[in-house]
Amino acid sequence: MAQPKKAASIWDVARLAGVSHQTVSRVVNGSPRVAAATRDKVLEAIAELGYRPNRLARSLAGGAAESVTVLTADTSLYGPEAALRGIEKAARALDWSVQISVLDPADTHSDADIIARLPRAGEPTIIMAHDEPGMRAKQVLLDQQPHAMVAIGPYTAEELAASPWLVGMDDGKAAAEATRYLLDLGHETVHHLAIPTSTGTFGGGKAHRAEGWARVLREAGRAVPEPVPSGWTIAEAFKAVQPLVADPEVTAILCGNDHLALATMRAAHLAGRSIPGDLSVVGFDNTPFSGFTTPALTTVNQDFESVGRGAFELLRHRVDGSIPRPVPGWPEPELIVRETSGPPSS
Amino acid sequence: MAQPKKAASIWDVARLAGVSHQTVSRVVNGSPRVAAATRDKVLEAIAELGYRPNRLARSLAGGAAESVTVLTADTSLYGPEAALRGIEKAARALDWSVQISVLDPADTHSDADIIARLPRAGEPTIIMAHDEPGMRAKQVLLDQQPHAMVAIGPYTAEELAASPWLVGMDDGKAAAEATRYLLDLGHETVHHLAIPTSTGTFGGGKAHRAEGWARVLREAGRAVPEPVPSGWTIAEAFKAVQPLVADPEVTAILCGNDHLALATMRAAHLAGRSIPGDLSVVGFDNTPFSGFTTPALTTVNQDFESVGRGAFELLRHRVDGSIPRPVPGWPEPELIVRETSGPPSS
DNA sequence: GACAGATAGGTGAACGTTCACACCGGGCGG
DNA sequence: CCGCCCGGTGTGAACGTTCACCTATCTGTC
Repeated sequence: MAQPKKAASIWDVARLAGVSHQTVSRVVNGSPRVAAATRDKVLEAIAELGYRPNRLARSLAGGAAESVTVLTADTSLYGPEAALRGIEKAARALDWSVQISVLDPADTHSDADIIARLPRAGEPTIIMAHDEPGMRAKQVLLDQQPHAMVAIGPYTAEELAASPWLVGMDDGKAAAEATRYLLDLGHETVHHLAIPTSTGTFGGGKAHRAEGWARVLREAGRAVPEPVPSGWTIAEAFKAVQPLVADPEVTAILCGNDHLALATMRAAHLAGRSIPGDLSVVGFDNTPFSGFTTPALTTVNQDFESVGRGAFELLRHRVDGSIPRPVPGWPEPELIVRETSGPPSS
Repeated sequence: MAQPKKAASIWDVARLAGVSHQTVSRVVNGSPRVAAATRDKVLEAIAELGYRPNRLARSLAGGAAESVTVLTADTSLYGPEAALRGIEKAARALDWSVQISVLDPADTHSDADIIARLPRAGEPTIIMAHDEPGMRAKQVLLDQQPHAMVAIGPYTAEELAASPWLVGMDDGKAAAEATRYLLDLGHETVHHLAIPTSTGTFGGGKAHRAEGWARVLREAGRAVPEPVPSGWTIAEAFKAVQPLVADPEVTAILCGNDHLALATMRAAHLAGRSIPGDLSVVGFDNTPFSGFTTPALTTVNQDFESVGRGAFELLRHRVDGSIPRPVPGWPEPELIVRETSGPPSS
């Protein structure tokens, strides 16, 4: 087995270049206070030894952090996955490193447990606060190191403005728009197949999908049917939605995300109900596959990647006060009408 | 803004417990050579101060690594994502931390660039080597620190046995099985919509999907049509597959993954060809949605999560010689016949 | 021609751990 | 009763950086 020859340190470079370790450090960090000739000598030594700064030592010594830890409960969901991608890209561009830590939804993490995930106290952290474990982690971090954390979740513009450590989109508003669209199409009411909520009970935050849906129905004076709770998986959704698709009175279903919508389409098909003839189905998120189902899914587009990027920028601002607070600038959620929605048949 | 009160260190605990810092270290690391009474005192001090070991310092000091870095090019693909989940779970169980670094497929990373991703020299690393950037990273790491890296990719049993740093499944074999199944159904030949290959040219490794497909056709003495290259996205696949679905001679298409298969189904539908009546479509990976499309997709199940777990175990073995080499024990790829495949019509 | 001020560079400590080794006391074999 | 070994503990250095502070040397000014 090849012997792992020890990596060159700042001292090795210093010796070879005939300068002090501190000068090497200055060169590496691009300090202006070093003579051109010296800089060249050092750079040459760096190249020769193949020196690479050690991130661990750098952050131990109290240098700039240049690392983020992302706490999330489920990387297989499209939203968190896309947000993570956004964070990664933004971080990469600045040469920050990204660490992820997956919270087990089954496990009940103690506060200490959550803190132990972080590589060090004060580690800049982004939390995907869309479900219970995420909310829990958010609370813990908020207590421990509010200055070095940012949470992503569904929040109204007011909530976002009030809490300087929040980033997200108003899912409730988007759901409202989708519901209104279905009512305008002539549906008597709209049913809802709901994703699990962050609080464990339906009707948590104002910006939740179920909340926006219910609000529009109430405002329009329509019946507000009991939302049908589903788990995150397609299989769970398929099971949960059975009674809904079997009921001929149900003519429109707003689904908590595109996976649930796919399950609904499948269940409807098996129940012999045609889409959009007998039943309109609307999804959420505009997951990549949604434009290619048959029929193609009407859904709400969400730019999670931009939200992730925004979260990263906000975190930088919070960790390092000298960076101006970024203005959230991602596109609003937008309804994309495709083939699964239409006027009721009768 | 709340003042980040400095975290307790091993020295603070030592002072409070009235012992040396080394004794605290021993207690924290569960060394047997410490008296019960002392241990209790230390534990108490730890609890009182809310002390948490600093991972960075630990690894800097040359302690056990307890961290893995995963290099991947695309977290949105099902395979890498599932493997990452497997790695995360396995790592979490042992209290290791996981760091991910996304290689930009567009960017041509220099060797130094790739090395710079690692938090320190010798960092244990797992590489998703299913595409070009991954292969490149694999080569670099193999040169730099073969003892602390493992690569995941499609390899035959022989290749896996020959290279002790490889983990993966024989995609070629699985593709062969799927192709044979379609031939047995009575199709004259089988076409192939191919994922990008790791080498940039089709027909790279023996274990590649396209390779297994072609082998079976040759062995059966059938025509081997030119494989149709597609990108990773559904949209690209949709475009690439147009000529194939438009051709009435084409009765069976093996797709490089389930997303490509979905695009194929959509294109076929729009071209007025019924599935499986006019055209059989088989996917790859058994992505969660595949059982819920209409018609439900016939595909090849792959247990990527187990492969990820296996990669982690192998990495531990390689980094720490005292850990026995794990025996790869994940299920073989398995064809799951659903509704998109059947005998040719005429 | 002495002096402030900038410019280039060096020195030592600190960050929070682990590692290698030295030390101390007591039980046990000779 | 001496010496040896071993369990239990302390000491100091090392890991690879950055930070705070100090010291030369050069420039230009009055």
